[in-house]
Order: sequence, then structure tokens, then C-alpha cells
Amino acid sequence: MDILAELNPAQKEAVEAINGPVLILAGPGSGKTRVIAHRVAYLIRVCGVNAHRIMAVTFTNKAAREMESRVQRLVGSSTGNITLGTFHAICARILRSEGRAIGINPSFVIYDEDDRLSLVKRSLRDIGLDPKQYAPRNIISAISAAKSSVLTPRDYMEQGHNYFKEVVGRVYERYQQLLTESSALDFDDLIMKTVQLFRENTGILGKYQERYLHLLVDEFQDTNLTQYELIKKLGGKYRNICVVGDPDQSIYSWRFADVGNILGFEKNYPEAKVILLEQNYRSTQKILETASSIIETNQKRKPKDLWTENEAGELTTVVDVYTEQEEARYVVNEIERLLSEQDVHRGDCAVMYRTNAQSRTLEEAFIRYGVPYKLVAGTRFYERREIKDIIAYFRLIQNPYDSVSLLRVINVPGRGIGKRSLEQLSDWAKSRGIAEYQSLQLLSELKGDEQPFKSGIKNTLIGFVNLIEGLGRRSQELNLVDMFDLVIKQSGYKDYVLAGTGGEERWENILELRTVVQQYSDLEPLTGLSAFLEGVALVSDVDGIDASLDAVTLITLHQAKGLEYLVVFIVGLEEGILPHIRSFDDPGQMEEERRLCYVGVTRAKERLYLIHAFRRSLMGSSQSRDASRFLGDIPRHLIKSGSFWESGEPQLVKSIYSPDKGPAGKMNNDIEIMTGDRVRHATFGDGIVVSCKPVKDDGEVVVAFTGAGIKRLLLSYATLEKVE
DNA sequence: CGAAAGGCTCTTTTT
DNA sequence: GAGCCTTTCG
Repeated sequence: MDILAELNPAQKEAVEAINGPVLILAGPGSGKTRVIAHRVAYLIRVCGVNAHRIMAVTFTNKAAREMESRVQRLVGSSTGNITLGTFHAICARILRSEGRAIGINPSFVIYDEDDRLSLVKRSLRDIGLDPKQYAPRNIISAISAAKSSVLTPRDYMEQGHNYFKEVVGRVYERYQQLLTESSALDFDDLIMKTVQLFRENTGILGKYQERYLHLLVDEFQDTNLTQYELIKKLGGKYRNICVVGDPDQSIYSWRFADVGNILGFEKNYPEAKVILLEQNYRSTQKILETASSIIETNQKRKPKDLWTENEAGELTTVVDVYTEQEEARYVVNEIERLLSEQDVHRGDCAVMYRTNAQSRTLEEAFIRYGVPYKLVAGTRFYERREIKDIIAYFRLIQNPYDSVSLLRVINVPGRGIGKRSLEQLSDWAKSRGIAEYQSLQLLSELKGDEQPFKSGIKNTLIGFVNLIEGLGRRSQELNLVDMFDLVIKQSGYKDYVLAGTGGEERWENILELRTVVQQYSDLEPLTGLSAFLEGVALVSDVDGIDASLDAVTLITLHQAKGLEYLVVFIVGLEEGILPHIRSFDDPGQMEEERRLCYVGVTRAKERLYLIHAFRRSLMGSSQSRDASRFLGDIPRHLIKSGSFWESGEPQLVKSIYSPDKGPAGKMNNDIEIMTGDRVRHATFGDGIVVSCKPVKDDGEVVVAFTGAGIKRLLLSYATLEKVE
């Protein structure tokens, strides 16, 4: 196969420019993933570069997997050991093998957002501040900002002062101490520590610089300063750095991604070759025009010419609905209509929204109408309490100094270790400057007056240490699934979870985790354990999308980056939602909201629906909302109104009596009442349906009767009959 | 000590 | 509307 054959001139140029830095500015749907895959294949097959000497960084694990299979197909054999993955996964690997040089325990655990939160709260308490007064989330964010620019606590504190910074600086310092005591790294540390490793050890850096002849980074517009420095360092010797991205799709500034990385690339690498990919292969002309009209409103932006040879296609459908329930119902109805009238499958459709909370109403509608869907994220599987508990045991087996995990499960299932005892334990450990587990290990050696516990509780604590030590010993020889069963058995978790509320379902979840564990059971025991823990720490929600399942995808706009669907619904296009209210007082943020909308729109290949509701309940109370300003950016001639109000098309209200339980994939068509229908009522006589509105599991219809006037009726009580 | 109930706050996006 | 935390009671 000729690797260059199926590429357009710009793409070909991007693949062939293998010497020196290259900046590829790639519009949506311009085949950038393709270019990266082809470029890697070209390096291996045509240029004879050893795969071992190539690093390719992707935004998600899913993208990495896809990249691997594409390259494999192009090269025609196994890709060899190319370094391929997210920044986080790649850095975790480097730190496991080299981290010792900067004092990192190779068995380190990776702390997620949740762990981070509890550690920040503890840090606040440790320095004598009240976590309720200092919004731990803001502090996490400030620490994360620091780490995204490679600032240590000391660097941070030298950055000038104000009240908040002073507090953050002190918390950051304590937080970092606790992480070190726990042999733990948070997400930001994975990158930052790798940079520190390379800064402080020119020998190690030299080794990696020598190895990586070629570097490729996808979604470069969403990298932060630390990631940029990492790439700069790794490419320091050969300078064959190829970065790909699109400033118009930069949507992670809140995670301290710096679009300056891509905008300033030419300045930092004056010899860089710049290639523009502007031909779009994904969307119809109308969709592309809609997208352009939205993004062009942004002031701070380099104009670019996106074009396509695809057909003109359908107009964008803008839909005006009453409430979020009606919005959800519209989406479900419309998908079912497309399924029956067009060559569309459920798997071709996606519903996108700004906030996770919006998925709930959608889910309810999909369940009610029995339409299969796949929810990306929501309450993620790995965030469930029982799953986190079990994983905490595994983390303790790998690294008992992990204090977040220790405090999480030391009394789960209940062992009679209460709050007071835990406080004593933490204080005692803190006064000695060691991790909780280390102080627990001392217990059996110390006499009564040398430690703070009474003998009853002391023995319980020693019992817990023995449990973990025992599991640790067995983990050297048992495969992971046997280990799993042993953990469940020895911890007594099964009885515990079954006794609690929702026990059955939670136990099911644990069994599902067991099937995940099974995938690691062929590995050497200790390798399997760490591979499993690394896997669960670094999964992203989109990694789990099952492409073989023919179901509608429900996904946030952020997660949708890089994906494409035949039919896209973007819901909640309202002021305060998209754009989100938090962006109102900052023009920069507002531009990011618009980019987010742009990302969503450009996911669509053939059909695009933009939906806004007049009324939406948020945090309990229902409020009326204006349509999003982004809708106003779109010229009228690109829009077709899908609205009931404007088009006068009847609004369907289906199967309000018989929620769910329909066979999967089938709508319950038995009862169907639309506005405009003629109906007959036993006492009121004949009339016309004026409006329909869902109320819980019921429906409220307003009917104008010929004799009796306008009546408001509940479907479950009123016996209505359709009249032709 | 643990479970249950009540009251509080805060809601963006995630590797 | 939910989750988190505190309070209360057994």
C-alpha cells in the first residue's frame, strides 16, 4: 500500500515534512488523525525509523488505541514498541522507571480528583484553617494552575503576594508533603515531576532525547505549559517535533491549557514548517457554514478558510421547546423518525450538552421510550463508592503508605474504628511526620504509654495492619482475579455491601469490576496489580464508548472533541447554559464557550439540530431562559425551524401512560396524542387538543371543547378518545 | 460506635 | 436535586 496515495497535497506535505519542527493547523474534519497515523507509518515504513524512537501523544486512551490500529494497518505488521498514549500515561511510565532519581517511589499511586479533594481538606486542617471557609475546590484549582506551569510550592510563594495566594501557598506546601508521605502523585504531578526529573538529571534527559528521534503531539491547542516544556525538552536534540491542533477548538483553558503554545509555536521554532489543513471531509456545506458563522463572531482569532467538496446538505434545524422534558422528547421522537424515514441508525446519533446534569432528563426520556442509548460518563463507574473502596484495598496492597486509601477503608467494612480513633491516629502520625500506615506498623512494638491508643482499639488497628500485610504477601504469588476474591473475602466486603441500601446493585458493580480485573490476570502477579491500578487511574470516559453498540450517544461537548456523528443534537442552547453563566463576565471565557459550541457543531456530518428550551429547572427551581446568543450568530438562510410554535407542526406526546418496559428499541405507540388532534370526552363532548405537557409519569392536555370550553385534563383520569 | 435523619450548600467543563 | 456534613438517637 502506498502510504501517500490517499492524501491530498496539504496532507501529503504534512506527512513528508519529517525534518525539523512542523506545525499543522488542522480545521475540524480535515483528516488530522489520518495525517498523524500516516506520518508515523511513513516514518517507519518509508524512512526506516525504528518505531522505538517515535513518541506520539494523544488526548485520550481511545485516540491512542485508534492510532495504533491505523498505523498497524498502514505498516502492515505490528507497530513495534512505539511510545503512544496520553501525556499522563506516558509520564507515569517514565516515572515508574526513572522517578527514583528524584525520590519517587516506583510503587507510587495516582490520586484522582476525589483523592485530591480529601487531601486538600486535610492540608487545610493541618495548617489550622477551616476547609469550609476556604473553598477547597478553588485551592485545588490554584495548585493545579501552579503545577501546570511547573511551579513548586516555593516558586509559587515567591510569585508575589495577596491573601489568597498566601493561603494557597501554605496549603500547597502541606499538600505536597502529604503526597510525598503517601508515595502518591496527582494528575498534574505526573507531568510536572517528569519535567523536574529532566531538569535535574541531564543524564536521564540525554538518554530520552537520544531515543526520541520523532515526536508528535495531537490536540496541541489543549496542552499546558508543563506539557510544552516536556515536549521541548524531549525534542531538544533532534528537534523533529510535529504538533497538530486547531486554536478554534481550544476548550480546556480552565484546566490551564494555554493556547499560546500553538499560537507561539512559530516564534519558539522559527524554522518550523507550517501546514494548513483546510479541506473538510466530514460535514455538509450547510453544517460547515453554520459552524463558521458561529466561530467567526470571536474577535481574538486568526481567520481561516474552511471548505468542503461535500454536498450542500440539509439546513440546520433550530428547535424551540417549552421545557427540558419536551426537549428530550423532541430528540427521542426525531431520532425515531429519522430511523424510520432515513438510512440512519441509532449509533449514528449523538446528543451533546454543556453540563453533565443535563443528561438526566435525556436519559429519562430514552428509558421511557425504550430507545437504547449510551451515556458517556455521568456518575462514572470508577467513582462509585463501592468501586473506590475495593480499589483502595488494591492500592494499599501496592503501596500501604497511601493515606487517602487507608483512611477510606480502615473502617469499611466497619471494624469499630471510629472518628475519634482516626483523629488520634492522624495526629499521632502528623506529630511524627510519617504516614498513618508507618505509625500503625509501630504499634505492635510500642508499649501502652508510648502510643495513644487503649489496648482494645490498638489490637483492632494491628489487626488491620495484619490484613493488609497478609494481602500484600499473597499478592506476590496470586494472579489478580484470585487476589480480588481474596480481598473481598478477607475484608468481609460482600456481606457489608449486601447489608446496606441498594446492596444488590452495588454488589453487581463489584462483580463488574471483577471482570475488569480478569483482563489483568494473565500478567505476572505484581505487574498485573500495577497495570490494573494505572489503568483505572488514567481511564477517561470516552475510552469506554462501545462502538459496536447501536445506541444513541449522550455526551458532553468537551468529551465530544475529536469524535464525529452523522446526526448531532446540541441541547440547552440557552443563555446561562451555553454560554454558561460563569463565562458572562469574562470575554475570554465567552469566546471559549463559543469555541465549545463550534466543536459540537463540527461533529455533525449530515444533520444538525440546535435546541433551546423556554423554561428549564436548574437546582430545583424552574426559570425561563433566553435563547443562546450563538443562535443569533447563524444567518437565517441556514436555518430551518423545527419549532412547534413557528412551523405549526404537531407536537407528539407519546405513550404517556405506559412508561418504560417497552421492548428495547421500540416506541410504545399505543397511545399518542398530539396538539391539533380531535378528541372526544365522555362528558365534555368533542374538542381539539391545544397543548400537551408531561407531568411526572402523567400528561397534562389542554383541550378546547366545542360546548364545554377550554379544560385542563390529566390523561390518567380523563378518558379521551381520538376522533378522526 | 453506627445508623438514620435533617440541614446545609452549591452546581461547568476532566486527564 | 444531590451530595455532604452535622446532629441525634439507639
